Amino acid sequence: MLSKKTKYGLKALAYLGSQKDKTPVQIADIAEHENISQKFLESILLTLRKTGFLGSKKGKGGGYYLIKDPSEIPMITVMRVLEGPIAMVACVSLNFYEKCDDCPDEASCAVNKLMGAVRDSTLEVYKKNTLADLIRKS
Amino acid sequence: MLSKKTKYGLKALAYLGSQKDKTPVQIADIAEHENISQKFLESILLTLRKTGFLGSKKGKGGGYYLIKDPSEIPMITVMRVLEGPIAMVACVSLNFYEKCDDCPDEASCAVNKLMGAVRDSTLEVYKKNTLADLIRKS
DNA sequence: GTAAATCCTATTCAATCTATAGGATATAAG
DNA sequence: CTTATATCCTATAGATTGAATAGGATTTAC
Repeated sequence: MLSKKTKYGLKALAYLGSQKDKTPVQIADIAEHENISQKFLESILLTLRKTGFLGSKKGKGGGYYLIKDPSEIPMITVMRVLEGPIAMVACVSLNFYEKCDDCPDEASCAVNKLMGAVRDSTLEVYKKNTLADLIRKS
Repeated sequence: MLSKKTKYGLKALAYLGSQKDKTPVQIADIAEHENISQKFLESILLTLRKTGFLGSKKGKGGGYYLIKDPSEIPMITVMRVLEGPIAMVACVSLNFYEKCDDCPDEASCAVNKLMGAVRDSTLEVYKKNTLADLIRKS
């Protein structure tokens, strides 16, 4: 299941990317437009800023804005920050690898093989889609 | 994340599919061989039997066995029974569809579009792989 | 009839996700 | 300089779900 954190984060990014200009948009504005709890969204935008996707401005007229052009934001980078591992099991994760403590040999593990294939196909989708593609399509 | 239920279920199916003949294999045997809690595995095998993947025999010399040939068990059918929806959000699920209560219009939703693409690519992997493929590859 | 195995439901335990609280900090504007 | 506005930040409460266990009922082989 996709976490609400990721879901809301994606919606916020898409909303920011669809703005005419790059003037800051307030949390309250995004929250209202996308039907998200403002406080929850606040923490999500915070991580998106800390990870280099968003810039922010404090005080009156402040808010958040995209740092890069949407076409230069591959979804794979966003997903890894918001959702974490792409793989469904840690033993096939590229960035969050962990050995299964119950599995003696990955090479002969049916789960490992199947989930490796799923990871690859999912990875491909996230790599070829940018934020611009999501905005364009919607 | 893949649930342990699914993980264990897949391992059990692969183990059963790799048996020489179709004589029943006991829960305790599978649990020991795959390092799974026996009681937990018990409930998993139960659902696999109720959903038509396994047959069982009670009493001495009893146990579980595959009903079909592994090559006739597409992973998509197994995954839907064990893990549930393939899609990461209900609003793009083919078999477990549910409308998002926060989203006014699916057609213009960035999350919907992206997750639809992920669902399609994942679906393809599950459809083209059978249990026999997993056993063969491992 | 006894031992061996599956069958079945309920319940507890733990982890994680979701959301909120409450104040600290910075900035624009008069 | 003061005030209103908005982000910044950490901690924590609340809700949901997943994992595992408990304990007995039922069926079958010998």
